[in-house]
Amino acid sequence: MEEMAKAYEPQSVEDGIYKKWLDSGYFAPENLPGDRTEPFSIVLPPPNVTGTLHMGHATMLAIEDAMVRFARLRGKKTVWIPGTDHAAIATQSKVEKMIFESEKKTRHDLGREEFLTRVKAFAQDSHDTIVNQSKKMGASLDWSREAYTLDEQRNAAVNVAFKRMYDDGLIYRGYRVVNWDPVGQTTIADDEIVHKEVEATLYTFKYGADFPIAISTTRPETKVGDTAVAVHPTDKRYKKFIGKTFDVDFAGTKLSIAVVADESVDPSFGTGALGVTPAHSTVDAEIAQRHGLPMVQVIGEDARMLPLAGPLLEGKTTKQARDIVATWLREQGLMVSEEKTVQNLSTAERSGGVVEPLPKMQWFVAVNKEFARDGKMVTLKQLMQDAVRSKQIEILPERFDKTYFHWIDNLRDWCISRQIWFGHRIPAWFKGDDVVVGENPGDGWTQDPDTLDTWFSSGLWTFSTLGWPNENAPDMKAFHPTNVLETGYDILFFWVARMVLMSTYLLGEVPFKTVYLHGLVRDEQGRKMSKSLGNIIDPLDMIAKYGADATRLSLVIGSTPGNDMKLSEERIAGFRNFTNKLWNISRFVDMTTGGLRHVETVEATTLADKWILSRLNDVIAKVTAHHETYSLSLAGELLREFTWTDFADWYLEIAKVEKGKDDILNYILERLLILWHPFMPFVTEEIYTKFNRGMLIVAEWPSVGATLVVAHENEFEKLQNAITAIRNIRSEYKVEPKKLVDVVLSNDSLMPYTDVICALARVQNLVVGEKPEASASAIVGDVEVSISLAGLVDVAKVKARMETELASVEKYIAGIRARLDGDFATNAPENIVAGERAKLAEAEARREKLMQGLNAML
RNA sequence: GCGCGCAUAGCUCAGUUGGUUAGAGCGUCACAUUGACAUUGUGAAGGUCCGUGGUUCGAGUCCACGUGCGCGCACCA
Repeated sequence: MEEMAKAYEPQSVEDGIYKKWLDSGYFAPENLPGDRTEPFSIVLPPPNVTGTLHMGHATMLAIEDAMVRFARLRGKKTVWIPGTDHAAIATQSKVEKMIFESEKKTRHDLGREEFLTRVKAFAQDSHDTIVNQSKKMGASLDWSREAYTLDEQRNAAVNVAFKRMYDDGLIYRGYRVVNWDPVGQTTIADDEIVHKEVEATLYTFKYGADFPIAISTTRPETKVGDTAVAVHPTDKRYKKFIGKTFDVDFAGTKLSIAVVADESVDPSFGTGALGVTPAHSTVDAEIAQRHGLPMVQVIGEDARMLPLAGPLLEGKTTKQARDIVATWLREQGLMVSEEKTVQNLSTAERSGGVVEPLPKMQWFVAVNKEFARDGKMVTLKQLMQDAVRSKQIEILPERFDKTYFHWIDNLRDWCISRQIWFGHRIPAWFKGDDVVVGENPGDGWTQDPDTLDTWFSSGLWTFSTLGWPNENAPDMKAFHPTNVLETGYDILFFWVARMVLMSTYLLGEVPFKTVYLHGLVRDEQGRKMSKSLGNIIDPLDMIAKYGADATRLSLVIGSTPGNDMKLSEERIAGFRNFTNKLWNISRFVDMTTGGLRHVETVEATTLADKWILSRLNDVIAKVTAHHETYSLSLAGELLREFTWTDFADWYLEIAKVEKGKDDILNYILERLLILWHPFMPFVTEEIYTKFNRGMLIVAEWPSVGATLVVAHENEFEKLQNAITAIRNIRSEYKVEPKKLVDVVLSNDSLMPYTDVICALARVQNLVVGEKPEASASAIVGDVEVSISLAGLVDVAKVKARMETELASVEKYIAGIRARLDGDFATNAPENIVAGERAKLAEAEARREKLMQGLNAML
C-alpha cells in the first residue's frame, strides 16, 4: 500500500485522469455500463472559433459538466455534445484584420477562394485550442459526436431549413432599409448594433424660403433624400398644410416634399415636424410605406454621397456633406438654430463602423406572417411566445421570462443575408429574374453570393447536432428535446430565442426543457474582464496554478443563475485549499483504517455515529434535490459544510479518540467522493482508485435511507462542546488527549454543564451511568492522569457566560409569551402554535437550569 | 421613453412556498497548533435585512410609493 502524498498535486494527475476517461469511452452514452433508459442530453453552446476560451466559457463548462456528471452518476443515458461556431462576421473580420496587419492586403486582393482558405486555417487553429482547453477543464464531452456549425452535415441542415421556410413563405427577399456596416461591408441584424453616445449638433431649418415648416435633424446631409415632412394629425400649427406638396431647391437638388399626417410624430419634439428620409432611416421607411412615399437613396455602400444627392455633395463622405449642407443653410438664411445635443450613434458590434441605414435587396425571415400549423394559423412570433408561456420551456431565473417576451413583442423581420464570404452560402439560384431555392438547377444559374447570418445555423444547433434533417436519426429519437440549455444571459435573444423559433417551426417541439442562464464573470471590482483593462484571469493559468477542480469550484459555488459573479485569484486559492482538505481527509482515513475500501453497510452504535450518518443521509437527500432543480451552488455549499465542518472537524476528531470507526469512515468517504464528483471530478477520481471499485465517473449515486438514524439536536451540541472541552484541557494543561483518563467533577457550579461533561466522557470511552457521577474515571494505556474539571474552568468566566445566556433566554421567553398572549394563539395554524409552546417549555427548562447553576455559585 | 433587476455583517453573497433568536465564505481580533491538512483548529466581535407606509396573528420574504445603483430594448427626427 502506497502512502498518499501530504498534499494533492493536481498538475501531476489531471492529464492522466482525463486520458483514462477518454480511453474508457464513458463520455459516449452507448458505452455507459448498465441498462440505461432515461436520457439526459445537453448540447454545448459552441464557442466561436475566434480565439481562446475565457472565464465565461470556463463557467459554462464547469456548470454543464456538473449537470452531466450528476446525470451519469444517477444512471441516465447521458450525452453532452461538443462543437464550435464559425461565427461568420466575427471570424471573418478578425482574419481580415490579421491579414491586413501582416500583409497589407484586403480580402478582395486575395479573392474569395484564397481568403476562405485562410479563414479556415485560422478557424481550425482556434478550434484545436478550444478543444484542448475544454479537456483541461475536465469537460466530459462526447468527442465522437463533435460538430461544427459550418461543416457538411450542418450545411445540409441549413439548406433544408432555408428551403422549408422559403416554401412556407416565411423567408422572402425584399428591398428594404437595412443596417449597413460600411466598414465590414455587410448588413447586420438589429441586435448586432451597439449604441454609443456622442456629441452632435441638432440643426433646425427650412428646406427653402417658400417652405412653410421648419424641421430638426442631426444629419442634414440625408435631407437631400427627403420626400415628405410628417406632422401629427392633430397639430394645429400644420393642419392646413397636410396633403400639400412643395417643390424646393435644396443644396443643389430639386426636392418634392409632401406634408403627411402620422401618429408616430411627437408634436412636442423640436418643431413638431419630421423630415422623412425613407431610404436612410428605418423609422422613416415605415412612415413612407404607410403613405406610399417614394424612396430616394442618396448614400452609397461606401458611406459616400451618390449622384442623386446633387453635384454639390456627390462623392463626399457623409461628414463632409453634413458640413456643406449646414454651410449652405446658413448662407441661404434658412438655418433657424443650431444646438449641441447628445446623439445615440449606431455602430456595428464587430467592426465598430458607423451603421448607415440603406435600402437593399435582402433575405428576411418573416416573424409576423401567418402560416398553417396543425390546422391553425400561427406566426413564428407566436410559436416563440407559446413555448415559454405554456411552460414547455422553463427559464432560470424566471424573471428573464419578461425580458424574453418584451424582446419578442418588439421583434421585426429578421434580416438573414450577409455580404461576407465566410458562412453558409444562401441556397438560392438566379437566372435573370427567376429564383430557385434549393439545389443548383443547372447551367446558366448563379448562386446568390451572400452568406447567412451566423445565428441561422446556430438556431438549428440542438437538432442539427443530433442528425437532423434525418428525422429518424437515432440520436434525434433518443435525445431531442434536450434537457437543459445552459448559456450566458447575454445571448438570450441572439441565440436562445432563435433556437426556439427554429425548433418549434421545423420540428414542432421545443429545443430544450430548461434554460439555465449563468451570469457574467467579472473581476473583483465588478468590472468586465477585458484586454484593455488588463484584468483578465485566464482559466488555463488558474488550472496550472491551482488545479482544474479548484477553478471549477470557484465558478460553480456562489454563482446563481442570472447573477454576475465576481472572481478573484484569492477565491480560487481558497477552493484549492478545499481540494487539499478533501485529499487529506482521505489520507487520514487511508492511514488510520489500513487502506481505503468499500463498505456496503454500517451500523451506528455510538451517539457520534448516529449523528454523522444521519447528517450524511440528510446531505445526500438535499444535494440530490438541489441538483434536480439545478441549484448547483446550494448543493456545493451544503457539501462543503458537511465535508469540512461535520466530517473533518468533528467526526474525524472523535474518531481519533473513539476507536472502531474504520468502517464508517470508509463508508462516508466513498459516498462523499461520489457526491463531490460532479464538482471536482479530478481529485475525486484520483482518490477513488484506492477503493478499487472501477471508475468513479460511472459509480452509483448514493441513495438515502441506507442507514437511517436520527440523533437529537441537543446531543449534537453536547458532542461539539465535548470536543471543545478535550481541546481546552489538552491545550491548557499540555496533556495529550490519548492519555487523559480521569475526569473529576467536583463543583456544583458546573451542574448546568453536566450533560456536556457526560458527553465528553462518552467520547473518551469513559464509563458513565445515566446520570453523571461526581467523578468518572477510566484507564487508557499505561499512563494515568488525574484532572479535576473544577480546576480547569474559570468560575468567573462560566458565571458571566451563564448570566449572558440567562438574559437572552429571558428575552426569548418574553418574546414567545407576548406572541402566545396575543392573537397569534387563536389565529395561527395549530402546528405553528404547538411548536411555539414546545419552544417555550424548552426555553423555560433551560432557564431553570441556568438559575440553579447560578444559585449554586453564589 | 419602455422594460427588468439589485440594495442583507468591513468585503462577496445565500436566505426555497411569509413562521417568529437572519446565515456562509473571505477579512479582522484572540487563543491553540510535534496533528491527515506548508493549504490547520477553536472562539469572538461585527446586522435599524435601503427608507416610508400597507396587508397579516406574524414581513428580510408579499403590496404601494420613494431613494440609490446596474442592465436590456428602443430611440430625439
